[in-house]
This record gives sequence, C-alpha cells and structure tokens, in this order.
Amino acid sequence: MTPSPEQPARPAAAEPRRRSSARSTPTIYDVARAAGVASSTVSRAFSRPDRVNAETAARIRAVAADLGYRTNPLARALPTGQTSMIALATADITNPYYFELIRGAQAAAAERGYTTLLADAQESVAIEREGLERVIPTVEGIVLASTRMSDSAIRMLAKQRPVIAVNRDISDVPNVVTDHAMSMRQAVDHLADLGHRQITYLSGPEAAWANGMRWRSLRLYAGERGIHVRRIGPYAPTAGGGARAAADFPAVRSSAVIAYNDLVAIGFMRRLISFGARIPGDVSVVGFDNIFTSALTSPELTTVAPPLRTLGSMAVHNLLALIGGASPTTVRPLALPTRIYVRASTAAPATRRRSWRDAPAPREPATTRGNRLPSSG
Amino acid sequence: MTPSPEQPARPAAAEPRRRSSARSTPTIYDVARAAGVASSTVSRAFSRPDRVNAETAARIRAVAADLGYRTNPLARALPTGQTSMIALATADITNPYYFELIRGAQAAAAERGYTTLLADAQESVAIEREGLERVIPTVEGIVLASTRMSDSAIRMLAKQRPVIAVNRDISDVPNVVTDHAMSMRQAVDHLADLGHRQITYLSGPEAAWANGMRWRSLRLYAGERGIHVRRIGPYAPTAGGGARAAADFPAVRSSAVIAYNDLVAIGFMRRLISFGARIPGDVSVVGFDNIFTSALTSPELTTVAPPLRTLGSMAVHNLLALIGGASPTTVRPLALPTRIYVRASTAAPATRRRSWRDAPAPREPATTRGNRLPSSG
DNA sequence: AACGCGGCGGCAAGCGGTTGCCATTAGTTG
DNA sequence: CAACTAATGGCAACCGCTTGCCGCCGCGTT
Repeated sequence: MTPSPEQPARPAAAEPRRRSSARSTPTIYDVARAAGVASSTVSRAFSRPDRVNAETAARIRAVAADLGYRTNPLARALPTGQTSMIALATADITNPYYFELIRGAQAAAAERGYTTLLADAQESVAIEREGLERVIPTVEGIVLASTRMSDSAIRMLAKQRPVIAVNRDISDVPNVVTDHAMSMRQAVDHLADLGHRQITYLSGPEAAWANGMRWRSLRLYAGERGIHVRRIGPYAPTAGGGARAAADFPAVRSSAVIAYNDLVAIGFMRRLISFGARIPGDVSVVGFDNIFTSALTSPELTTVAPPLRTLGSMAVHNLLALIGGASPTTVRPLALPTRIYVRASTAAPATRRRSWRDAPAPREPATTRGNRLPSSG
Repeated sequence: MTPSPEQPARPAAAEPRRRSSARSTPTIYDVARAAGVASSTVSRAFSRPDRVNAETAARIRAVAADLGYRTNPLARALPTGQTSMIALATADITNPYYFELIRGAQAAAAERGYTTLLADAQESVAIEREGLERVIPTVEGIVLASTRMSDSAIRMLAKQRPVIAVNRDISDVPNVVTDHAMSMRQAVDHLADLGHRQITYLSGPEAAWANGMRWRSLRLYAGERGIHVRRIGPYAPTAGGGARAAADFPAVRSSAVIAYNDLVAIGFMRRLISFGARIPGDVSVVGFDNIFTSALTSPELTTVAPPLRTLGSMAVHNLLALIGGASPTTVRPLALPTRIYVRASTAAPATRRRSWRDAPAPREPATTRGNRLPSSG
C-alpha cells in the first residue's frame, strides 16, 4: 500500500502486512492497549480469572467484548498443547447406527468447550489410518467408534494420544460398551414371552466383537428359558446380507429370528415377504440398534436399542477425564443398559406352526459346540 | 510443589518442561540439529522445496523421516493463517440426505490436504450459530449445507470467511445447487409417460428454498405436458409430515403424488397403505433425494436423486478456490444434474380410475425413462 | 581483474497466547 | 513503626514454524 500514483489494479490482493489494529481479528495486544494493561493480564483475565483483580478482569472483559475479541484457539494451543479438539473415528459415517452416538459425543464435547473432529473411515482401514494420522497432531484425544483397526494398531495409537474405544474391548485401552448381554436378554425374553420355542440367529461378521457377544448371550439366555437356538451366517451387516439370510432361512424353519442388526433384519424381512411369508404371522423378527429406518419398514421392526447417545457422551466424558490426567484404570468400562422397542414384526407364533414342533422344552441347544458355520462369505 | 522430603503422591503430574529432544514429538529444530542445518532450511525443505538445494532437501527429508518428524499443523497455522481446515455445517447430521454430501466434501477436502470439521446444527439456529462461532477462528472457509440461518446472517458470516452455500441462493454468496428444474422435469416426465393426468404435490416447509423451486417447476412442466396439478401442505419434511399429508389426501384424489422429499413420501405411503390404499395401484408416489431408506420401503420408492456426492465435492472445490484467492464472481454457481430412480412406487394409473378422468390417451410407453435401480448397497 | 548476479543457507523477527518469576503495593502482625 | 506476606500486574521467554532479508560463494561478463 505504498502511495503510488496509480492504485494497484487487483482489488482482491490481500494486504501483505496485517500489523497492529488493522481490520483483522483483534488480539490480546489490542485489548491490552485499549484497557491500559499488559497483554499478560489480558491473557490471565480469560484463562486464569482468579489470578487477576476482579475489577480489572471485568474491565478487560468489557473492553474485549467491545472490540469483539475472541481468543484464538490455535494460538492458545501452541504453548499449552490444548487444542480443545478431539477426534471421533467411525467406520462409516453413513451408517445410521452412528447418528446418535455422534450427537451424544458432540454434545458432551461442546459442553466442555471441545470441538469434535469426525474421521470417517469409509470402511477402509487405509482411509481410517490416513485420516487419523492427519488429525493426531491436532487433537487431544480420540474416540474410536467401531474402528477397523487391529488391537495392536489401537494400542499403538493409544500411546500417542488418550483413546477411548466404543463397543470394543482391548486390554489396556479404556472403553465404553453397551450391555450386550442385557440387550440379548431383552430380545430373548420378549420372544419367549410371546411363546416362541425356537430362535434362529442371523449372524453378522465374525470379526465383529458384538457378533460374538450376541451369539454367546443368546445361547445363554435361550438355554435358561428352554429355547432352542440355531445360527446361520455369517452375513454382511447390511440389508443385502439380510436378503441372503432369507434365502438360507427356509432350511431352518424356526418361528422367530434375531438378526445381528436392524439392517440385516430389514433385508431379511423384505426378501422373506417377497417369498410370500407373512411377518410376524409366519416368523417374528427382532433386530438390534433401532436405526431410524426400522420404524419405517412394513411391518415396523421390533428392535433392541443401544443407548447410543449416552454411549457417545460417556465416551467423550471419559476421554476428557483421561485428557485431564485421570489414570486409565480410573475410568473403568461400564456396560450401558439397552431398551427394547416392541413394534409390529413380532407376535405369538402361529398355532399351526406349533404343530411341527414337538420339543418338550429342550434345555441344550442342538448346535452346542457349533462355533463354526459354513463360511458363506 | 515446594521440594518436600517426600515425593508428591501424584504420578500423573506431567513434567513441567519438555525442553529440546525430550520424548515429545520432534520439531524442526531436532531435525535441523541432526541434519546440521538451520531450522529455517528444514522448514523450507518441506514448505518450499524449490528454495533449497535438492540434495540438501533430500538429506533433510531423510533425517526427518528417520526421526519421525511430522510438521505440526497448528504451529504452521499460526504464522501463515493456513489451518488446512474447513467447516461443513449441516442442519441435521442425522438426515440421511447429507451422507453422501459429507462424503463428497470430505473426500475433496482430504485430496487437497484439508480436514473437514463437521458442525451439526441439530436443527437449532442457536446451536448452529454457537458451533460455527466456535470453529470460525480455526477454519479457512465454510460450506453451508442447508443452514437455518437467515440470508443476512450468512452474508455476515461470508464477511469473516469464504463461504459456499449448498442448495441455497443468496446474492453475493457463491453456491452450488442441484438442478431443481431438471429433477422435477424427470419426475413429471416419468409420471406423464405412465399416463397420469393429474399430480398432487405434497409441499415441504415454505421457508425451504427447494420447496419453492419444486413447486414452480412442477407447475411449469406439468403445464407443458397438459397435466393438472394441485398442492397440499405445507408439511414437515419428515415421515410424520408425510403421514399428515396422507390424512389430507383423500380430498384430492389424484392418481399420482410428488412429495417434497423421500421422508415425506415414505410417511405418506405408509399411512395411505394403512388406510387400505394400494401403491402404486391406487396412487403412484415419487420422492426426492434417494435417501438409502427409500430402497428399503415397501413398495420401494421411486425417487429423484440429487448428485449429493458431487454437490459436496463441488462445494469444497469451489470453497478451496475461494480460499486460494479466486474472486467470488469467478466461481459461478452451476446446477448439477439429477437422476431418477424408477422403483416400485409408480405405475400406470388404474383403468377404472381413468374413468373419472377425461384425459386423452397417454402418448408414451410405460417405462420410458428407464433409469435403472442403484445397486442398493 | 573487478564486478554483478543467481543460488543457497542462516539470522531473527514475528504469529497470538501462556506462564515463571519478579517488582510493587497494600494489608498484617508484633 | 518496621518487617513480613499476599495480591496483583508486568516482563520476557517461550510454543513450532514461516519468511523477509542479508551474506557468502562461485561463476559468467566486460
């Protein structure tokens, strides 16, 4: 902006120097000058109010507000290392399962003045790693919501930043999980109360921790209630997977089905209906997760809902505790309670069906040690 | 913390000074020392490779890699103002509509080395403002995806940071939009080709820009094809809104319905079916957005899909251009083409229905615009 | 042979805050 | 009334990186 005969032709060219009280954002120095104090005092007026006289602080605040001063989080982050940001890594942001979890997490974070960085892995381990790699230097901690990473990779990560795993149990890494046992018990109880005597489980990915938990719990509680269980799968945790399950189902012929998750349940129902089956007339179906779509299907899906929101906020809450210096052992994992939403996809088994059942309440499932199944992809 | 005979009991207390080559992340100084050059040279080796001898740069890189050095984005941001972060503000992160948009945006950003900050407004103008306020100092620019903010508020925002609006037309604020006219034309053509002579539009929120566009386009194209149109509403852009529309619908009695969006269409279908109507037998339904749920309903919903992913990446692309110094007038808005997914919720009107219509014979075969189904992932 | 110049590296001054330490002042205490 | 202490504000040194400017060096010009 040297005084030249002609004005420079480009209006867009930003002025090179933004010295002092130019038009850019005011800094503590501007506030300090206007308030007649040292910049350090301004700084303290905001970050350590107890360290400065109340009146002075008030005056500074007033001046600051007047000038429209806002402390620059980046500048603050440099000397302190406190970026006030955390990362939330999800396997797939488009999975409705995460919605409420994300919300809970963001709300809890915002409440404490933290900003949430969402890292979407898009189901790719490479993308996940890259994204995480990118944000690590910026964030103070990380919430891993159903990551695809290996246990060891996660432990590695936990060395660099505080980490909380959601619904995953890794030694040395603090976590928050839903009470899978309880959720399955709710599903089983519901079906048992309706009078079902046999249940088929549509298995999800074998690698999924939750899948193992569900199946184990199902066997346990079904056993307790004298119900016969079977498992088919594994299937992809999608509507497509559920459709494939429907194709396999006729061989099983149980009156009730518990699916790995809602998507599978929905895919299963649709295909089965297209085969001419009636739901819940011929078979009752229960899903997990209560994704919002499950209330829009025909029939509406009975499902067991994890406390997603709480899960998210709890994860962040614990993460912040960790960041605050709490020892990992202090933030012990706790299993959050679930809730069953009974809708239209479940009913008492049809009487005629019961005819081809003879079972005098067997207490031991047929597929006792049957941990492995035809791996149909 | 005065030196006392006993060690303080808290082990968690981080060491106060992390001078030089402690265990923390290596800095350019560490690299400089190890490579026997000045820190400025290290800096340039990364940010301005042309400014330093190729050999030297290579050596520095090697040493840096060896030490595990990674440039700290925060520290870089301070002097340069380049945080390599942009914000993406959505009205409601749980709205499936945004999924692909978010993905497109994140992908485009990542490609250019930018990190995306997601600001979820949770449908609240207050939360939106607060969230935005929080991230403004941190980001270089903002993508506004269907914000609830007023035009003037947006213009205000645009003064502070480069802004791109998605599907919203505000003078002085560059934007990217879907071709609403085209999308409606596709819907109308499809129904007209099937032989429908009258269409009812289920109106969305009157404040929604897209709603006005849709209705106007509908009247235009329906007029061109000699089709009678009606409008009922407004309804909330949710399944609940659609259900209410179904209650109002009997009074209209047209053979085809175009809903403001998929959610409305789905809610409408479900309620109407519960009333005993058959879809598409009694009435054909077309939605907008192609949210993933629309492929899971019964019947599957025919819908017009906006190029969400492209929309997101385009928005980011333009935003980065803006950040790069392009003048707002350069990044002119462009309307992105849509695509219709013909599924099971539309069919030719029932013959008996046609009886109370007087319309001349349809002129097009049934499934003309046979865009095929998505792979329904 | 003196000079100019381009290439390359180093110096040092920031960017906007934070914070250890010191100086000043006022309030306590004996 | 002197000595001591707590409260408060200022000084200045960072945090890790960028960058304008200067200096050195070797080479091509006239």
